[in-house]
Amino acid sequence: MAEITLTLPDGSSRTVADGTTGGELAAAIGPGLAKAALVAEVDGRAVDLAAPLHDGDKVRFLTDRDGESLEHLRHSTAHVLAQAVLSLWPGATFAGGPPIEDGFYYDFELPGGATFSEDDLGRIDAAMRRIIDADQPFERFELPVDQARTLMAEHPYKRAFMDRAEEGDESEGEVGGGATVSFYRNGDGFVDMCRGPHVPSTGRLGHFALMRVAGAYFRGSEHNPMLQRIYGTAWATRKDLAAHLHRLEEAAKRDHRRLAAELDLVSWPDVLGPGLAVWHPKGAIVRKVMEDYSRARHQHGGYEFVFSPHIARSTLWETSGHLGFYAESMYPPMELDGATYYPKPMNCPFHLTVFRSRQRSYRELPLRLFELGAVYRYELSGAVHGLLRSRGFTQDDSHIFCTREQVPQELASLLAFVLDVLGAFGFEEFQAKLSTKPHEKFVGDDEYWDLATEGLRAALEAAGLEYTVDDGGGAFYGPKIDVDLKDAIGRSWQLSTIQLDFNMADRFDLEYIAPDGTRRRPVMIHRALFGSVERFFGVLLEHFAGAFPTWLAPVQARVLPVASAHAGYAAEVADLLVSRGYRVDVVDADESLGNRIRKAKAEKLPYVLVVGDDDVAHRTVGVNARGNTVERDVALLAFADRVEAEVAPFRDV
RNA sequence: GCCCGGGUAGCUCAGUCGGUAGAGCAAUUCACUCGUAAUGAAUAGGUCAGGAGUUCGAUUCUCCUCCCGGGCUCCA
Repeated sequence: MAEITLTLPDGSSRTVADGTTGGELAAAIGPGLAKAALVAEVDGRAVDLAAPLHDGDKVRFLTDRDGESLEHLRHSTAHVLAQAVLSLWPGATFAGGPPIEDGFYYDFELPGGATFSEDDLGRIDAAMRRIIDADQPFERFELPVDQARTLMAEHPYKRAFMDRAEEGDESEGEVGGGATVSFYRNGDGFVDMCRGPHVPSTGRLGHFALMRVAGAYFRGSEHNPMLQRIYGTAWATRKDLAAHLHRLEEAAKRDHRRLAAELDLVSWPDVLGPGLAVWHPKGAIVRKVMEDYSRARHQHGGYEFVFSPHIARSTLWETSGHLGFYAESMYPPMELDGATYYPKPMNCPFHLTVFRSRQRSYRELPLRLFELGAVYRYELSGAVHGLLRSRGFTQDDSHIFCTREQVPQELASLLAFVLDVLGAFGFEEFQAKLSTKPHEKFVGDDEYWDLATEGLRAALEAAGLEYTVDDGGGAFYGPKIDVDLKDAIGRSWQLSTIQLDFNMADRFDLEYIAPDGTRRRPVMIHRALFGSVERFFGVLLEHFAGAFPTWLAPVQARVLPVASAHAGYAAEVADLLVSRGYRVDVVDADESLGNRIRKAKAEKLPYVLVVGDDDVAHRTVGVNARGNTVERDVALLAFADRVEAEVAPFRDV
């Protein structure tokens, strides 16, 4: 057998037998070059460690801290999970088991429609660790499709993956297209159909934890059978695993539902029903400040305010199309005086009726209507999630009516406006997505779609915003830009959206009189900035972990007299600050100073003002700011100016 | 809606192998009047989510319903 020379990343070269696998090489190199090497890369492409290497291959070993290598480690751990489950549940079959962010999952179907319970995770975990301790090598082999089908005779979901691959769709990742199908075998004959690659052997694994059991529809469609999914997390080292688990604990502390209770902001009384919240005074004042700021910005930005009722006759929803398409998400109707009324799931139709209330001229366009409109949607019970997904919520809803020619300019200024306001709330990192014309089922001509899509794209680029393109992901009535933000545990939530609508103006027969006297159809743009005030508040709460910036904080400063003798001066300090428009309270010396400070810190107040003898004598305050910097003898008026500087930009827009 | 898990004091939780319950914090009262993250004592607070069943007896076992959490689906 010919010998080949491989160039290693440190510049050295190594001579090995032709056909040596990456895994053998990794083992041979040992602890020196790549102590924890888990996967090799040849010519910039990840290769299977079981695949043979050939002369001239430039091999780079990725360390186990590399994301890509972690992916293989997680995928291999998923295999071990499947191996364990199939050995513990004879007759079980399996579907897909990919690596995901932070870990992996695998989908199973148990005999007789049995389900996993969380108690099963312990013995699955134990079985997995036995496989890992045995350090079984992963061996790759390939079979022609017909033999592959025979091998997977007992596993219909695997065969379904093959069907999809044979049709040329490789999106499911389990198996590549082509004449052969690849498999991995390890240990006691466990075989999984898999594209690979894997770590060399199971002994490389072990820093994992099974997290939870969930139902999951095959291929994500509710028309398919529901499989039993097990989620796990897997890392290269014990330390990384511990750090991840610690991050999860920390994230749980930022959960907006937990903070809402701890900070006395919002609650969800059972008597109201799922997905319905009440706002307590401290939550409500934050919301009011948010809404006031939003209104001020909108007024400044050329919007006109409108109001609309919470219910409307069915005729409106028939005209808008909601009853036809979305009736199951609407709250059920009320029959009254021979008419049928529905609670509104959207504000759009009302704004259309405002436009249509009289004849409109091109001189009025763009006409920007704005409303903080409460809507009700009957979300699936399993989807309700605190303030982030509720059944009653308030959209900061805007509908802009303009001419075709005005679309590009209007979109650019809209997006700039959206990003500027998001920035004011401290959001700088978000994910933007441009969704284009659906491949099937859409309304409007191509010229319209191109104009609108390019308008959106130009707006994104003018804003210097990175974005992804969801090809065909637009609504049937027009393309859109969505802006998503992540919550404390990394789940994305859609906040802002800008949508072109080629449909609604037709349905409501909107017209304006053009300069030449003809009647023209205006273009309609839907735009929500917060998305929903409730959701935005929830994401904001998690973003700041409850420590709102001064302009938003429910209590901006608390005055603590050192002893009751200082209560008079404390009240004076508070009165002065309140008279200047700040939210300030006083807590008397019924408890020790230390305890009152501790409580104020737990409430995450921006400022705690301690006043004692010295302060009474010199009209000063002791300032304990968030972060625990303590300054003594600050002149009262100087402190007031400091607050003013923080708050003014959000009041005087 | 579907799969898994949960619901004990305002909050965080313990407990009862079936004999109607406890802690810490919070609340209330009293005392303490204190210079930067827990002063002390006392008091009050629970249909053990709701309903049905089994039982002499159910918070505990069984079933149903409601609600909450994590996923899946959905999100106009």
